[in-house]
Amino acid sequence: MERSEFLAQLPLFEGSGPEEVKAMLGCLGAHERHYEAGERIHRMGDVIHTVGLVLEGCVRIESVDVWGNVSVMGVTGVGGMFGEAYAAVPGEPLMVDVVAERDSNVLFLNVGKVLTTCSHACPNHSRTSGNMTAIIARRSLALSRRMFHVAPKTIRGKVLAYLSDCAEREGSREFDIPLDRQKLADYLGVDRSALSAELSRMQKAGLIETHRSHFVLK
Amino acid sequence: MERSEFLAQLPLFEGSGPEEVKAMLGCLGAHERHYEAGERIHRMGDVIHTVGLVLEGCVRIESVDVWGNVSVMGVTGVGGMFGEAYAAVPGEPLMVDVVAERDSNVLFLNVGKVLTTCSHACPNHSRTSGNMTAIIARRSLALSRRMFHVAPKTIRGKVLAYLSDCAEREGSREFDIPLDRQKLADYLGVDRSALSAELSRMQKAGLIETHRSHFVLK
DNA sequence: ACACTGACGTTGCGATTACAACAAATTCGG
DNA sequence: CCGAATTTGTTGTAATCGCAACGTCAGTGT
Repeated sequence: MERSEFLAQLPLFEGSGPEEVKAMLGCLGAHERHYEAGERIHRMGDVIHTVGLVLEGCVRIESVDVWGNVSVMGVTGVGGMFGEAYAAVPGEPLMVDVVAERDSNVLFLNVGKVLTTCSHACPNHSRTSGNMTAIIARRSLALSRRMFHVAPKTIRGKVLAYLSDCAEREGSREFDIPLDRQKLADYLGVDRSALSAELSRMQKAGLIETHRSHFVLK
Repeated sequence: MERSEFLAQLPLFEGSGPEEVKAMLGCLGAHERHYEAGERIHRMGDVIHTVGLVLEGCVRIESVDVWGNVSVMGVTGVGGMFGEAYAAVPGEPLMVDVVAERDSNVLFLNVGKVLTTCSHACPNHSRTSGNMTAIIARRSLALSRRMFHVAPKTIRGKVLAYLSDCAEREGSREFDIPLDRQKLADYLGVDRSALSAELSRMQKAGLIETHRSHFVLK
């Protein structure tokens, strides 16, 4: 597929066609780079001014604490973005490392140039700038939502916070969730087997029905 | 103080002088409104297109779950903003209620107009747009940071995650934190007395020294 | 000096959880 | 259809936490 066609279908360029994207790229300070698997893309403490778009491969965002313990905070695949929040806050140093999980190609865009509509009548530059802000805002909302799901002190509380939010979002008491048991346990910050056990108890208590990823609230 | 002088010193208008702010307000769709204490400003499910700036008083962001339990998710005082993330994501319904905690005056700005540089050569409009995005990004980073602090499963783990981040940020193993015990417990999502007890044990174990809000890491 | 108030530390107990080890169910490739 | 690998459910135990109750200490106003 043509490069600009691929880009045009990403959320960042929503509302723009391939031709318009191609015309914008120069304005946005775009440059591409290849990384070998395991290579470090950004280092903790770095100050960055670019957002990364994964064209091929896969990058991992990880955090290393003072004692050297590594914890994976996220993985971004083809079409995904990373670094957007840091790049949008001038002078904010990275709290994480970004590493290529596999051989990868990354397209970097200068966030300052994305957010500042250029003097040339750049087609749809303004819309792209709004998309960038919307993406950052969406991540902020996703984090608030998770804080809310994680806030209760018992596993049952967390599960109910999460499931009732799903139900509300779905508009129905019956729905599927996009997470398997292990992913749900990680999302809620609890032990997997303890989660399974609690779901089982909740089912016996008549609060929910569940099989695998399918849920019904009572 | 002059209205535009007050606004000019807020983060949103950083880099602009009072005169420039005054010139921009029309462009941003600004309108002011008064709320009585207890009056609801935004309702859960609403779709908003404006950000609120608290001119006087104080507003409370609260969440009501399916069973009617209310939990306060934040309070915003004079000079603070609310609703910016929701307003920046077109069509995203509010997951929270916003209520005036005291008699309050709120200035609403149309976020679409803030983010879209207008055709008039509006002085510093572009910078204000960047400030808005930076504010949203900063909140996103603050939430990531908190997720990271809350992730460990023991109180000791949470405390160490928080304190070592403080130390790194401060550039020293000795520092003061801006939270009292109750606030810190709420931030980390644990019981206050359990937090006090754990801090006491950590001190006995020689991991830290602490008195009130002052800490030294070993 | 006195009582009052709010923040903080301490302790004990019951409830909840993490963890490990294992069993059952499901998926997938041959 | 079978067996391996993955996912999910079950159970027991030790560790941790929430919670309530109480004690201590510093600041404040009278």
